[in-house]
Amino acid sequence: MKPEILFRALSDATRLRCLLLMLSEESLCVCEFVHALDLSQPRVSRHLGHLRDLGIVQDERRGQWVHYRLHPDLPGWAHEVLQAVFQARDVADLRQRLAAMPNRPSVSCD
Amino acid sequence: MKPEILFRALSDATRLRCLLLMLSEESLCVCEFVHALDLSQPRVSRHLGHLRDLGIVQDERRGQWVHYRLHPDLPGWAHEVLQAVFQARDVADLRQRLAAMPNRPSVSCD
DNA sequence: TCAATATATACGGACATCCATATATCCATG
DNA sequence: CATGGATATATGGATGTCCGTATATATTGA
Repeated sequence: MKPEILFRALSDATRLRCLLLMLSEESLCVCEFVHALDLSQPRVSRHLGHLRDLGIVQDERRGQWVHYRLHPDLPGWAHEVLQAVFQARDVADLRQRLAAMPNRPSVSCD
Repeated sequence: MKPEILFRALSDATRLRCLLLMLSEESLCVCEFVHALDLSQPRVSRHLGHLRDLGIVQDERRGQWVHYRLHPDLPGWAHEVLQAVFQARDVADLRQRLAAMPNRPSVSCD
């Protein structure tokens, strides 16, 4: 994973918010991202797929749902980068909208 | 400084190498970047100007030369991001080419 | 003031990125 | 196997990014 590649991935607000949410919530399915970020489903799916293709996140199908999480093999420096921005950027609003989502698939699955 | 903005700046190899060099060498003039990175002068100048416009670096004219350094007001999380990537990316080659530059302006100025 | 050096900017083309919309695929369940 | 919900992909247009080349500006010193 070259640094430029990670940074380009983080340079888009949609992808950055997805990653911060994964940092905060471990694993989420697409419809939860859609709800928390308040964006269209194709837009979220495209960005998550992009992050998967780059090896930054990992996807896992659970029946109807596809869950995304940070890739377990992410190098240490990449984790440090994410942790650093996690301090700078408030994610309370994302977590709040996520918590307010009715019938969250992750809740029953976990 | 929004995180997306910093990350977009870091997503270009030319700018990233400039910043890593500044992290390593404190302050350098444009011709030293040109020599160390082995790139054209307009290309280096354009990218340094870009970093200046974003508030990531600071420039200072010293006679004929313009020196660039990391901006002293750079927020802590941005420093942490730079430090994290500093570990991941080898800068020995950059420092080596810089040291091999004949008649370095910075050396006599400092 | 003129020449030389250092740096910045302008221009145009090639290419990448992002989006909304529409549609396709996958899976559970009746 | 038909339906509906969840997810993925395709398409086309608007915009952004990056580059090389050429040229402009600034500074120094003769």
